[in-house]
Amino acid sequence: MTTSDRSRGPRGRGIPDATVARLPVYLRALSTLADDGVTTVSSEELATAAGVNSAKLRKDLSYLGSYGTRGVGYDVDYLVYQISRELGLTQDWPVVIVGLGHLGHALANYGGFASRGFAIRALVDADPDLVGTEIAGTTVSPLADLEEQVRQHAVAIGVIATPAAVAQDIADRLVAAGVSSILNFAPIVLSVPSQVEVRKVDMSIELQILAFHEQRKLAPGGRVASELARDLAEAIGR
Amino acid sequence: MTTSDRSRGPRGRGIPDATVARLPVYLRALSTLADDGVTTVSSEELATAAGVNSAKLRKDLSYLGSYGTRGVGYDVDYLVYQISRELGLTQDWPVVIVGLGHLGHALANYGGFASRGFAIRALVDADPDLVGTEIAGTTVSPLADLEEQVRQHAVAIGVIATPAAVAQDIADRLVAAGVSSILNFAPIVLSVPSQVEVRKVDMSIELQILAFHEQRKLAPGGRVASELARDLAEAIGR
DNA sequence: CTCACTTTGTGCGTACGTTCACAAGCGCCT
DNA sequence: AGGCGCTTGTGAACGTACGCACAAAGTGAG
Ligand SMILES: NC(=O)c1ccc[n+]([C@@H]2O[C@H](COP(=O)([O-])OP(=O)(O)OC[C@H]3O[C@@H](n4cnc5c(N)ncnc54)[C@H](O)[C@@H]3O)[C@@H](O)[C@H]2O)c1
Ligand SMILES: NC(=O)c1ccc[n+]([C@@H]2O[C@H](COP(=O)([O-])OP(=O)(O)OC[C@H]3O[C@@H](n4cnc5c(N)ncnc54)[C@H](O)[C@@H]3O)[C@@H](O)[C@H]2O)c1
Repeated sequence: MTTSDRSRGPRGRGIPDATVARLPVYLRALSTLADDGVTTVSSEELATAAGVNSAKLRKDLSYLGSYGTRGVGYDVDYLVYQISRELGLTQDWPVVIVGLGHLGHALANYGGFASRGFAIRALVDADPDLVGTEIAGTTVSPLADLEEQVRQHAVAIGVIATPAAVAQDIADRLVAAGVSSILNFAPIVLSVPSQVEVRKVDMSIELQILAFHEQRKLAPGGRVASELARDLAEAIGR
Repeated sequence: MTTSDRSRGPRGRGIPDATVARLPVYLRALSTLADDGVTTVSSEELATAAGVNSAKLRKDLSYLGSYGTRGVGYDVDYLVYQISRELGLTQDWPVVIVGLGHLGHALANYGGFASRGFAIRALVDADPDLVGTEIAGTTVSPLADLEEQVRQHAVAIGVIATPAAVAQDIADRLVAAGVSSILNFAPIVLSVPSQVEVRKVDMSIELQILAFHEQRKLAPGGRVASELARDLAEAIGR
């Protein structure tokens, strides 16, 4: 009650993390609609396109402001603009990719980033055979130039696609050079200063989560084999 | 006592999703420790390695059973086994990758899957130039053979790395052929029957989330420009 | 055996996220 | 102009998740 929160100001403090994570999904759905020539959309329609519940969608959007029209819906272009602004996509963010192996190559060649507010400005790799080659129009710089590249292009977001063994070292150097957000593809927990934001993409983890659910399905009775085994182990152990 | 569990059995109904998502992280940290020759680990140490709070770690592990020793900690090998079993990683899961462009190639060549309970058994692509070529020891099959490949290798998990435009179609075919878990890299919301589990990996979304936080940092006062603009818009609009 | 020390497993308060359900607001039709 | 139908925005109930703090349970020393 000290600050403000009593009446209705969900806007008082920041937007919930869960909402922020969904805004890009809404943005994509809206872009698709806009491409199809749709000018107005209801929360119900947009929610379906985004794969969420319509109440959740409306609450999420309400954190940004009151941008809909009751009885009508949301103006597609206007909403695209508002969400883009909230996410900081009205400007282009310079990005550096470190590590241009299989994954780094795929990322560098991917057109979906440039079209969504990101500009890959620098590529860095330790492999002498890669340094100097050009990938999707950008020349690969040597590892020694990492700091210089970051500063020169005012890079705020770094992508790590190196082997796990060197990922922490790369993260340290990126942070020291001024990068304050990192997208990490290496299967390792990075430790960085608290003001640096790290997000990880870990495909093995995703597969393992799928395996868990897959295994569950194998036991129609509700009690899966592993549970029985566990109970047995407990019965013996105690 | 056969079916009972009213007293204290957090095991009664399933493991929370948030916990399942962290188990692979613990597993990786434990594997690293095991490789280093560590035989016993405390919740505090393991939590640090996994980047979580130790109480959370203990609660997560408690859902699996009571596998620690008070005053000592957890036996590394035993815990690796228990978590693996819970995740269904004591068996190998056959996987099919559909779409072998930049990303599909990276995935097919990645050794980190095989070492974690997954076996890439089939590769499928529509491009005639790719069909018949070998990637990491597996021959690429034509799109027409998708169903046959899925059935032949008893594939339960499918990976979609095709362009977004065809992803839904591929998903439908995978499901029809018997796949019940899908890992989707295409930037689109897939619609599948409820018993099919879908997880998505979307790098653009991750970058956009980073951009959001990055933008916030630009306003040291706590109130960012977008908030001021929003308030202004509201003041005028109302 | 007892005591001091360590570490697990978990009850409980709190915070966060989701969903329902409906009043408020808007446009259109008469 | 007034009423009707539609859709938003949100209060409130519910459910899930987090993390503190501590009793329970183990180890090892004397
Ligand atoms: N390929 C995948 O599908 C996949 C899937 C999941 C996770 N990953 C992870 O992503 C990372 C990259 O995977 P990959 O398949 O591209 O590996 P890769 O071996 O093909 O590429 C690694 C690249 O990093 C470069 N590199 C090595 N040390 C470096 C350093 N100190 N500084 C800069 N660059 C350095 C290498 O020269 C190489 O080009 C790994 O951590 C891997 O575990 C990859
Ligand atoms: N490359 C990246 O870093 C990256 C990043 C984020 C998202 N993605 C997404 O991942 C997907 C693949 O990306 P990419 O860069 O590998 O694209 P890509 O164009 O290099 O590869 C697409 C592959 O799919 C194949 N294909 C096309 N239609 C098919 C069909 N009907 N059935 C089977 N195969 C078919 C093509 O022959 C090609 O080999 C895309 O949806 C992309 O948006 C890629």
